[in-house]
Formats: sequence, C-alpha cells, structure tokens
Amino acid sequence: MADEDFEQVLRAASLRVTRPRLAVLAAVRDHPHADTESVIDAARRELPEVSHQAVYDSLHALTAAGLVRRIQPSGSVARYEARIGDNHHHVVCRSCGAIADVDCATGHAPCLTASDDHGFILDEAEVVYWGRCPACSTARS
Amino acid sequence: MADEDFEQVLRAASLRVTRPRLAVLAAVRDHPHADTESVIDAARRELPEVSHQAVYDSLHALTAAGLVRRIQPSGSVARYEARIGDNHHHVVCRSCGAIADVDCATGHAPCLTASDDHGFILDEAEVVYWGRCPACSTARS
DNA sequence: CGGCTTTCTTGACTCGTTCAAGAAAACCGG
DNA sequence: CCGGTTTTCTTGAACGAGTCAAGAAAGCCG
Repeated sequence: MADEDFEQVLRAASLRVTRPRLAVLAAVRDHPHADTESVIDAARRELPEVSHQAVYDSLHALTAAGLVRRIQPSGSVARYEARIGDNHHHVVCRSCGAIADVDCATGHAPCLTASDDHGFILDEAEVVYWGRCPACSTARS
Repeated sequence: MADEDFEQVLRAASLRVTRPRLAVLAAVRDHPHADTESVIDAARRELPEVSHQAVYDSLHALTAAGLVRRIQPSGSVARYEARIGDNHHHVVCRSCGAIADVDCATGHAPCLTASDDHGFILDEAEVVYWGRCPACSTARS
C-alpha cells in the first residue's frame, strides 16, 4: 500500500492528510503490535523531524477513527496494529511479552456473549490468551 | 471472614503474616475491582500509618501467591479482586470505567482455546466485554 | 530469647503519557 | 491561486502510577 492509498484512507475517515499521519499509518502497518516508542522510531525513518507529540496525536486520531486498533495487555504499554475490523484476538507471552494474532473463532463482533451482561450494552468481546511463547517455554525458567 | 482466617490464608501460601498484608487482603475483599489508591485508602482505615510502598509490595506478594487477582483493562490503572480460582471475566463500561463480574461460560481455565496458538503454551484466556453500563447508556452521550 | 531473613518506611526517581501555548500546515470558498 | 479559518504540529513542561534503594522494623525459627 502506497502513500496515495493511505491518503484516501484518511480522507474517507474525514481526517486531514498530514505527513505525520501518513508516516504513523505506515509505521503501524509495518510493525504490528509496536509500542508508541517503536512507532515514533519507525515514523522518523520516513519523517525524521516528527515530534513525539505529533505521533501521540496521530495515534489518537487514527484510533478514534477506527483506522488503527490500540491494545494494551496487562502490564504492557500501549501497542497498536493496523489489522482492524475483524475483531481478532491475541496470544501474549507472560515471560517476554511477545504478541501474536489469533483469528476470532466465531467470526464477528461481539464474538462472545456474556453469561450475564449486568444490563451493559456490549459491543465487543476482547480475548487475551496468556501463556509462554515457543522461545520462552523451551528456555529454562 | 475475620483476620484469623486471613492469617491462615497467608500461612497456607507460605507468606509471612504482617499487618499490611492482612489490611490489604481485607481491603481487596471488601472493594472488588478497586485500584491501588483505593486499596491504600481502605487499608489505612484499618492501619492508618501504612505506607503506599507496603501496599504495593503486599499487592505484589498476594498476586504472586494467587491470593488476589490483578486486572487492568486498557486505559485503566491496575485493579485488584479477591475472587480467584474461577477464571471469571469482566464487563467494562467504555464511558465510566465501571466493572462487573461475568461468570466464565465454560467453567474452567483455559475456558477458551485459541484457533491457532502459534506454538504458545497457553494457561489462561482472559475475556473483557466492552460496552456501556446501564447508567451511561441511558445518559445522553 | 537471639539471630537471620523478609518486609516496611521514607523519599527520590523513572517513564509513558498528557497538557499548554504559539507556530505551521491543511482545507475551503472565492 | 489566495486569504482566512480551523486543525495539527513543535516545543517544553508537567503529571501520575509505579519502581528503586537504603536503612529500620518486624516476623519467624530454633
């Protein structure tokens, strides 16, 4: 996907097209599950002088528009991914924090229904599978 | 449950019995889903001079021993609960952050299996249902 | 009770994130 | 293409949850 496509994506979401946003969108697409600092680094490869605040602002705008998804497993800083719209889930390594995608078993949101919703109006079921990644489970613990 | 019972609980977990730990255990039991600051406040009602660090240390020790569970929905600070061992889940209000318990539909951990575990050895599936609580869904948004 | 180990107090500090003010860039209508 | 308006970006300070560290206190065991 080239910058012109990202531009269309931004316009379709009624967002102004700015260089920081294009760089952030590309960074998130190219680095799934990257934390903010990694996104800043990646964005600066394309746009060296971009400020950290512009990246934070862009991530907020893109998240609010639904163009990127923010995830934050317990104990982790915020992470972002560009795979959206399929309500997929994640496996997270308790030891090293590695994250991988897991397809949603049932296909569409909310993919699970609560046994008792306590009167809440639910729109999403987020699943985090906790365990140990292959590298950490073979290493001595 | 009285302090003597908490004492037994701590001993059974091979933890030293200290007044901060007893106070924290009682605070978490009495205030499900409380954040650390609330736990500190509640513990200080019983033990006025306890330091914030002692509460942090106690929460870590109790969490590591499995006597309390730490949860942290995206965007929230750490919260603790004393209901353990049943791998139950939570509904969280996107608007006000209210949390309520939801029984695990299938009964025992891991209550879900991933469609593709990527070689991870999984031990828990954590589900967060996102939506709006009754108060927030009736209020004008 | 004495000694060893763990935990608690105190206070400084880190780090991810947010706030705020002014400068710059994007967009819209003409 | 241009000016005006609005949004976004830069810069730099600030915030807050949580952690670190050193010494004092308390718990535990024989």
